[in-house]
Amino acid sequence: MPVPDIEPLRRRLRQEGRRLTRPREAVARVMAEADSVLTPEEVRARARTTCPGIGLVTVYRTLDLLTDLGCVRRVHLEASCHGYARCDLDHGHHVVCRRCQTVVEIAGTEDLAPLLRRVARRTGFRVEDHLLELVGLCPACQDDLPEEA
Amino acid sequence: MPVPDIEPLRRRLRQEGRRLTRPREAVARVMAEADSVLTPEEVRARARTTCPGIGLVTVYRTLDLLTDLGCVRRVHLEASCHGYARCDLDHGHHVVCRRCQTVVEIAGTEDLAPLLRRVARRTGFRVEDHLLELVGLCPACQDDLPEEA
DNA sequence: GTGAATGCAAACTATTTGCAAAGGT
DNA sequence: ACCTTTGCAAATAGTTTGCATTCAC
Repeated sequence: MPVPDIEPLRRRLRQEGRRLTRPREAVARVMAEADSVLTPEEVRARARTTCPGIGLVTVYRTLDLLTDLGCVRRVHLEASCHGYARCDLDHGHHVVCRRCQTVVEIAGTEDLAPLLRRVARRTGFRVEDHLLELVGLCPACQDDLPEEA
Repeated sequence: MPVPDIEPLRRRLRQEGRRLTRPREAVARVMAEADSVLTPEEVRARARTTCPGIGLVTVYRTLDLLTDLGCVRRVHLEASCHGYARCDLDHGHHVVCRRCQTVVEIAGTEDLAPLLRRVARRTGFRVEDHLLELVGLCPACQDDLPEEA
């Protein structure tokens, strides 16, 4: 659990005349320390240890803000699309544990480039963006379930 | 726009003691003929030409049913996760036009296999499933917007 | 005729908006 | 002091559930 350095965030906000407030710092820390996918409600629960009165609306707004700044990304899964995860890489994707929600980011753009080109050629589409999420079992959860499908 | 053959659907339902009703047939036709991603509300609007009184709840239930049967899939995009598209292939993915929602299905599992293996090796995850959606501009929309980003 | 499926209304969950009050700079 | 941001309440959007009625078989 790395101790997040919030100074870069403060600077980026200041550049745009925006502010680093207590609630924002709380959410930023929660996300920076999160090693799993969190829903807005879960983010709020964790943020309350640092900023007791934080409201859910502020969590939503701050997650949007952090998403714009590129340090957080919404995780889309078949089961639910309500999770957010930290993202450190530029074009990274996520592998999510279906059991404990642990998330690991993986670099990925180069791997997909040939596929994207092939699709563009075959369909005539100009492929501009993609969404890739991987789901499975993290090492710890594999050990916990020696049997099971 | 292919004329869908609903007999296979009727047979599959009958095998399980289930029924091919007017609303189900209407939704199945709409989806089979759809060349774009449709929200449940849009599906209902189209289905009403065949089945005027169809309710939104039935559309939801039927989309779930068709998803189970593997002929429809939910499409997840950054912008919205509320769309459904026909799917003909077994492990196909979708390319969606960000402007007109036109959707084309692409075969894809083999392309991803090496990437999935690499992720499994690097992260220790047992990778069980994945979600891949491509977004871009379809040929028609490229022509309509000779300029624009 | 029987039981599966429908459609409405209502419940529920997730998210957004309006606005007065609070707080960073 | 100024102006952004907050938090509440209420509005909105998407989806699910309960239940009497309808309809495919």
